[in-house]
Amino acid sequence: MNSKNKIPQKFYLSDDVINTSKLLLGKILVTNVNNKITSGMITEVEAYLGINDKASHTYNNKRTSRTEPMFSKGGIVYIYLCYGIHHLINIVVGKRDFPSAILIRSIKPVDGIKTMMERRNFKKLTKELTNGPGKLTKALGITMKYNSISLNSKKIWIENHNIIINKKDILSSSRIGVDYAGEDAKLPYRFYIKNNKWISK
DNA sequence: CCAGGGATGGACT
DNA sequence: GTCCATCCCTGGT
Repeated sequence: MNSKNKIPQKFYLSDDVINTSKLLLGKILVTNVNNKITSGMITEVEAYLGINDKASHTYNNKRTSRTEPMFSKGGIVYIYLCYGIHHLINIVVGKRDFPSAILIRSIKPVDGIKTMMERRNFKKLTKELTNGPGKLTKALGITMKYNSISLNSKKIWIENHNIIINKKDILSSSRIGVDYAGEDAKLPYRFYIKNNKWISK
């Protein structure tokens, strides 16, 4: 929990979204909600690429008030509501008007586990606490109020704890729940840590 | 104003 | 493993 480990803003400016996605594995996503610190190691992500990716909200350069955060310069978060219930968090990356983002799909709890369990009404710590995009946001206390917030803020940020994920321990697959995207649904843009138990389904 | 949709979760066998 | 309820927000009118 040392803010000196906070990832520098330039990390989020690369246009190589696939590479940035892989680099996020093993990093620590932290929130401070009403002075309660909770965090988890990122174990699973999905890349959503710009305007040519049919699975992306910004496909065909769709620019609305909802998708606007994705068009901003990298280094902020894009939160949206899914199925009317679940808040999903994306890390916006790339230059301004390069609308790409990385969905955080799973984390391994690190700090504030008790708080996370309270938010989820869990009595026993199991992987179900944070092994899904809607689950981890609830555990971390993330709501729509976090939309568009900078990762350089006091409310949410990402730390580097020098956990090295070897290239051979990064697996990929097609993305989850994007069947509507036709051919693009098959793209191998989901990345996760091999043999880690904190992975969705 | 309102119809439609959805980057899922959880309950159940 | 399978099934299906979910319900607020979005965006076009």
